Amino acid sequence: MATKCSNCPLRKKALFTPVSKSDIQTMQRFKAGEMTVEAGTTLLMEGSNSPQLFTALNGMGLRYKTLADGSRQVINLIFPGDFIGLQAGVMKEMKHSVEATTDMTLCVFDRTEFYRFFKSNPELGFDITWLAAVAEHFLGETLTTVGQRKAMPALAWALHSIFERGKAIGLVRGNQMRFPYRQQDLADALGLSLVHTNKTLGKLRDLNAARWEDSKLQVLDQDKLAEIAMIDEIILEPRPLM
Amino acid sequence: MATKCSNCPLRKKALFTPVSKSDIQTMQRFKAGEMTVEAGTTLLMEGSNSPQLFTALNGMGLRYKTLADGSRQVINLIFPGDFIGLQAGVMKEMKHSVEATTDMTLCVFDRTEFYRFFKSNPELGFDITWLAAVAEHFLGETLTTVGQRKAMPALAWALHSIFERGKAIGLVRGNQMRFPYRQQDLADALGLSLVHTNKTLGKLRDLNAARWEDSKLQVLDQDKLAEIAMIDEIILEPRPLM
DNA sequence: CGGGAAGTTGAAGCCAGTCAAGATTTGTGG
DNA sequence: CCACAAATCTTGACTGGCTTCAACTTCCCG
Repeated sequence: MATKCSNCPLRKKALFTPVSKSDIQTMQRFKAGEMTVEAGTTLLMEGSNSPQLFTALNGMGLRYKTLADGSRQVINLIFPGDFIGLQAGVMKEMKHSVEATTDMTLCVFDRTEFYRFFKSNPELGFDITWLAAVAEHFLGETLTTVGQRKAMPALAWALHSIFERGKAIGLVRGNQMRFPYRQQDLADALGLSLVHTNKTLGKLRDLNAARWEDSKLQVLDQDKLAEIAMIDEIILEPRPLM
Repeated sequence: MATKCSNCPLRKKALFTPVSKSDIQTMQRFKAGEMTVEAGTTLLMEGSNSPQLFTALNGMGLRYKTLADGSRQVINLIFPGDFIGLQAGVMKEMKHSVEATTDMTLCVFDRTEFYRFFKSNPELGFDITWLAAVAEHFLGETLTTVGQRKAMPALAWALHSIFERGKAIGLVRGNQMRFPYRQQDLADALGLSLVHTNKTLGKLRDLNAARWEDSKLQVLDQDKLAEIAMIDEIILEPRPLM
């Protein structure tokens, strides 16, 4: 049976801003239902016009775009709490695809309700803008990594950010978290080849900075990662959860 | 003397969605003033906490981030009609810098009014979300280019997009538009070295696809550009103008 | 007319891509 | 529960696109 927004387990996490009870009720009304999908399912497809918006409750996925020659750019990884499909809510069609990497459960919202929801709940509308701004910010970070960092710093940056994100939503236990992607996924996210990604991950392992094996990411020395990645400081500011 | 929103010359351009008269009046009230800056001015600085939001009325600029080792990633170019500073409006501080490449004039909005404006004008709030989603979309495109396309297609993609954008806001006359950036700017936007950018631009020139000289971009064969860039189709959907 | 910024061009070297093959894991049907 | 196939991960060797270095040109502004 579907989770009530008021019982949403995500809301307790450090990453998210507190919300009033009445706002939660409003969201609850906007929520059309819950959906469970198997690993490998394509949630949204480039060029399609989905009638639905989602929030990831559980599981992980990824957003990507494909070029004519078959190459794939992973735009970002999707973690619990991520809002999916804003583009479809506002534009004519999706410009990228979204795929479930693991089994996932998602909150489902009705796209046709979106505008009305927005108009009748300006505060929550503001939160959605906030989310969009945060997404834009992260894309800028990623772009900077792909454009300027070499393989080693790029991977260090990626693992560092992922781990930080994992901490913020309570996925980290001790010094490790579940991280069920393929090396190819990370390679496609950073614009690197699979082979080079593999070898560079090996170097990070040899440096005792981080090891990623068997779908588990273990960060042994996060400061070292930050140093390799040329990260000055990361502040994951709290943000709204829809 | 400051332009009235009702006379805003940008609004007539194909790129922007029509807005009701009452909405224009609302925007006019939100508008705190107009600002003119010289080429080279830094409008917003990474880490700062600007009290203002802008819309570019005239002139061009760029958004960028710098890394510890001095390398710079140009996040995107700023053209007339672009809304600047949403991050500051919603987050604690700017995560990138914004610089005027040419002399610019900008509409200025008061950041402290932002939330109130949003709440009392949900329709316009929706438009801002729309803008954020569009920005996110373009960043995804850029990321895909930087991550997956090689130098030749990447530059073809960039020139194609820029020209398309120029057409949409009426900057193109005949087959050319003013394009007053340095090669270094484009290099930093695409994650390429200046030297390689220069040589690749030369190739595009030899192919009679596009030439960029003396701050003027001339597109001789846009289809050829699209082909080199592996672009299937570009649709610049109309979007709101704040 | 001198100096700095931007653009151009050639040459050398390296980071990362590509190719290829084997090891390991995972999944599946008999 | 084994056997085979498919996917993923590893590793080595070769190649090449791009970076870096360096010098020279052109343009502009004081």
